[in-house]
Amino acid sequence: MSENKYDPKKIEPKWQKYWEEHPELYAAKNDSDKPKKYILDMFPYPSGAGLHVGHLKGYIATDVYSRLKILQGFDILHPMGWDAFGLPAESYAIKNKMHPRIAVAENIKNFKKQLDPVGFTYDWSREINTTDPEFYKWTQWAFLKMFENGLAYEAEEPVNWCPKCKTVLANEDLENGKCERCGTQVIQRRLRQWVLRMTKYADRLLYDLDRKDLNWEDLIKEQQRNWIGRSEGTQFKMKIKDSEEVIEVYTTRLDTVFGMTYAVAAPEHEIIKRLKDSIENYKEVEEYIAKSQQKTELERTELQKEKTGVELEGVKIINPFNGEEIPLFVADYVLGFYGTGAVMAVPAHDERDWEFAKKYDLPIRQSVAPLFIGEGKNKIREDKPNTERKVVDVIIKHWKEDKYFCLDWKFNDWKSFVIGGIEEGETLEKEAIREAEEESGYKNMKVIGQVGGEIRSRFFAAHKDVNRKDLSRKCVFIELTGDGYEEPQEEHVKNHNGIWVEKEKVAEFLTLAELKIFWDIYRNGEKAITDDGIVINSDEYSNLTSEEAREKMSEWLEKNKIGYKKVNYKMRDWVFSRQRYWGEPIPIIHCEKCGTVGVPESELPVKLPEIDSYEPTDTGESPLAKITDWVNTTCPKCGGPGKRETNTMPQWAGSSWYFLRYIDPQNDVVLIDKKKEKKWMPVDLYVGGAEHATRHLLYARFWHKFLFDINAITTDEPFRRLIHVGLISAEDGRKMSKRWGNVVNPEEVIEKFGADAMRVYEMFMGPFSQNIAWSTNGVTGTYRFMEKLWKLQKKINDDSSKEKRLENLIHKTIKKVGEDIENFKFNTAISSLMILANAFEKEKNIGREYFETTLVLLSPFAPSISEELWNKLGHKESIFTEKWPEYDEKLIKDEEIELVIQVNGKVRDKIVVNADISEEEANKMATESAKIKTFIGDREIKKIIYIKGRLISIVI
RNA sequence: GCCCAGGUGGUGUAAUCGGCAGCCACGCGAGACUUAAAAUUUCGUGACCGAAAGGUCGUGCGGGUUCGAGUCCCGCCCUGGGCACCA
Repeated sequence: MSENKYDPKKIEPKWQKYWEEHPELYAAKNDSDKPKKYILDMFPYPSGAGLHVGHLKGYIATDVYSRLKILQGFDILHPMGWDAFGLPAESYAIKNKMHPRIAVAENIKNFKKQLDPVGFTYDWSREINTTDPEFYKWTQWAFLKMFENGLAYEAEEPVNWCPKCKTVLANEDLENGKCERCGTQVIQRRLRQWVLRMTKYADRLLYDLDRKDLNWEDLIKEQQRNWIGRSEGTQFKMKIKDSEEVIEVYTTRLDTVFGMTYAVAAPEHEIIKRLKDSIENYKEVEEYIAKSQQKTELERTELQKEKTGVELEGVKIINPFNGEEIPLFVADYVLGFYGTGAVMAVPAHDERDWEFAKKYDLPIRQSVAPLFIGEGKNKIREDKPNTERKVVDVIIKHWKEDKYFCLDWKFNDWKSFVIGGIEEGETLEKEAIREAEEESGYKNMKVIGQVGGEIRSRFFAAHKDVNRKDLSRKCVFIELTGDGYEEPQEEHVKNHNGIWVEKEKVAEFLTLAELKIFWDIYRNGEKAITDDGIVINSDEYSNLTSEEAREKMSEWLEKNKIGYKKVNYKMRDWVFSRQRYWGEPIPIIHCEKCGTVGVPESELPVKLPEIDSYEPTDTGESPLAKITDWVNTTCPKCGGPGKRETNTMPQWAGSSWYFLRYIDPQNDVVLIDKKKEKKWMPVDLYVGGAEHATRHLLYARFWHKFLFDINAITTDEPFRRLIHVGLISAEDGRKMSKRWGNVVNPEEVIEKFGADAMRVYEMFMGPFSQNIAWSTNGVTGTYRFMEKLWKLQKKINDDSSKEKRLENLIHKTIKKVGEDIENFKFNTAISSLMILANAFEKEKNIGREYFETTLVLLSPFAPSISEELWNKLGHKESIFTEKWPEYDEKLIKDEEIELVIQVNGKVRDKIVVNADISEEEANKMATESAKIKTFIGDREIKKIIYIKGRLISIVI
């Protein structure tokens, strides 16, 4: 065997050419009975900037996985394509004064040039491009089907308009109210739009996330759940005094309805106009509305400063539960598009209402008391009687120092303020003073005021041998005005000791959570209580839990036909039209006689017309509108004149279903042949960036479920397993960007270190899903690893006998690499291969068989060097025709193990023993160790803990 | 503010079930080779004390459970990501 230097530049192009000429190694086979794996990358948008090393990380991972699956005997589908419609392509084309189609073609060519030298297994015979009419024909077809099924509709509503991109944007396209692409503040414009009724699928999109066969990271699932934002609540009507009008509100906290002290309507709420005649300050109200509509999204949300609003004077709302008359406000902290656009305001239990009520000095009324349930010794006991009781907790401040009088209880672990029972007919203040004097012995007390509202406690009171269910407690703050003192009577102090505690130590001292709350209110002021608890001050609903009260109250509303339970979502329907040229034309014809008519299927695709100027307009009209030849057509229904829809689809249309087309890319009869779909779907592994968690992945699931519903496909969830790729930042820690001049291009890395070293480095740099900075030194390390492997070939010796140690290590490595790739723990897989190589390096001779196994284990990560060395060992066939090795469980087990001996939890000695040593034997050896003996001395051994195969812990 | 993820040497990181913290690399230091440098190679490399043997401390901070905690529980601090007036 020749011993030339490792030269990736020589071997890598050679093997890439070989793979290109032997597509049978990796190309997807439709007719085979082998098990399949559909391994998918999020396809790129071919930008003019090209790829940097960060873009490749996900592609390398799927390639490693695909190569493993090939070796394990699977048929794989691992395709690649281009998501080429949309704003960036169009902007790039405008800037470079070329047609977007040409720009896209050039960029794709460049991308392929960058991808080729990395050595991927892509099946290019299935390449797709979303801007290809043969592809977007089926995007349009799906839209038509949605239109026919009432899922695509026209709406004229205020929508997000980006003044710079000159188009409408979906909610999903915003970042803090700004256009995610150009950072421009969007404005609200009322425009006719096509919208997809995605909310109809909200529940399915939510609940199918919990399906057991959906192996997605929790991170992504959680983001989708939050985005969908399902909430269960109640919608009910309230009468308006001296009027026929009613106002309808939505709430998830009906249990707090007795705490409602006013109501609020959003500025755009129609009731305001309807009540015009009864509103005494209508002019003021109108001005407020006008002002709030001028506010940009920035002022409304980002600054989120003070709440503002105006009372509708002369209007009174009637709370149906207690007949109370309350004022109505218009305020822009209530959103017009969510729920009913109006809310009941309960300042005591809602932070926003609290803030508003404080500002406008509106009453705040508590109707739910937080509930604290005792644990441990304080836990309710079934065998003891339940008693109710009212108490006052008294915060007593020292007359001179900044100290507070507290109690340390003898019966249990309580540390508290003075706590006293309230007798019927007594006032809170009087009781507070009486109890405080009796239990502390101090005189000269002055009540400053009540602290907070009511709290409930449920616990077992050991000193009285009864359950408190529930105890109602309030808190009073008292200051001593002098040092007058008289020894308290025994009966009042027998259960506890009184202590003066410094102000800063009080929070730490208290053991009862409810008293910590009072203390927090005393120090930091009162806030809204937003947790569930026990309903109070609410007539017949008092003393129910929040949950029970919500149930009973909505029953009552339903019985009286003024309300019902309702589910709402944060997610809104998908605004689906863009006023730009470079997108799929929406296949609709507008006819004066027949209205909105779908283009017949036989006329699909509706091709984008060739035009000279595709620059966007300010008017909200698509540039297509100017192409009268194209716009004017005949109505397919009546044959009369019709006009084509000139809006185009958003960038996310094609990517919502592209993965289906790879399976059947040439089919011109149906979107996908179901037989082929059954063979390949669902996608077994989908890898891409987390930035698509709520947009692409939600759209794709929605689109897929729709295609399933119309029986176009047989699966209703597209992606079985989803893994997100962590970003690679530049060496300086910043994002890789032309602007910072810190972009690392794959060409440069390959030129210097070769593709194998780059691939191995990207997989080795850290946990796959974690964001990590690029390190050129790191690539040096993996390059040295390649060199090390290359040099090892000198040591291959056909005659060398099987080394026991190596055999054990090889089998451990087989197990580890296979399992780690399966779990996307590439970094530790490579680490174990390095350990193996280091072990080989110490050997004089390496058995040929061992080395061959190692090459197969390495080949998914570093395919070129593996093929080359494999070939040099005399193999005529590609290494990827090999079988992935199997490990032998018996050979993994060590014969001898090292047992750790601990004394009182500290490692004191280690012994090497036979792996199947018995507990008695091990313990004996441990206690007889000379070292251990010196640590034990003449102390008594209390306990010996033996953990098989690991350690012996001696307690003395 | 809410939700999620994370915090381990100089750096990237590793550590089934609670069981020897720091695997594998990078970097750094010293030596070998060399006229010299690079490359290569050998050894060392968490901190502190010690000549060494060895010992003490150590996984963001403070408590707790346990024979034993990076890992579990409670309370905080910090970083990254997502959502953000959704009633």
